[in-house]
Amino acid sequence: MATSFQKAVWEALKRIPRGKVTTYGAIAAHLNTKAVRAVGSAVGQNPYAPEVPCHRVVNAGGRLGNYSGEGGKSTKKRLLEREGVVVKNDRIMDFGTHFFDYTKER
DNA sequence: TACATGACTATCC
DNA sequence: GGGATAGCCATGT
Repeated sequence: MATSFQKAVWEALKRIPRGKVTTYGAIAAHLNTKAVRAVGSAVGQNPYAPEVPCHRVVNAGGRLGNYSGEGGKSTKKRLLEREGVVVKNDRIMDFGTHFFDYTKER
């Protein structure tokens, strides 16, 4: 079932524009919490696969981290590159450029 | 209510 | 640089 926390996480994900990525830590900070692990769980359980761009979420340092989808990280990597994000060796190139900062957004 | 688990992060060796 | 350990909060059993 969708808890209030999970909804908040998914809402945060939907704010990520195409071609941008964010981190679990950034989302946690945006939700005023440090539960980055809970955030990861929420993202992984999102029932709105195409609606919620879960593939735009990476872990600290711009590494892809995990991905519960077809092909796993491979698919995630391909989706990101298709949006203009360069991924190399499971890592985001020019992470700072593609990073979506919630504190700077609006 | 209590315990175990997890799409994580930071620190230590 | 890579592996192990601890801390963290929400969720599920």
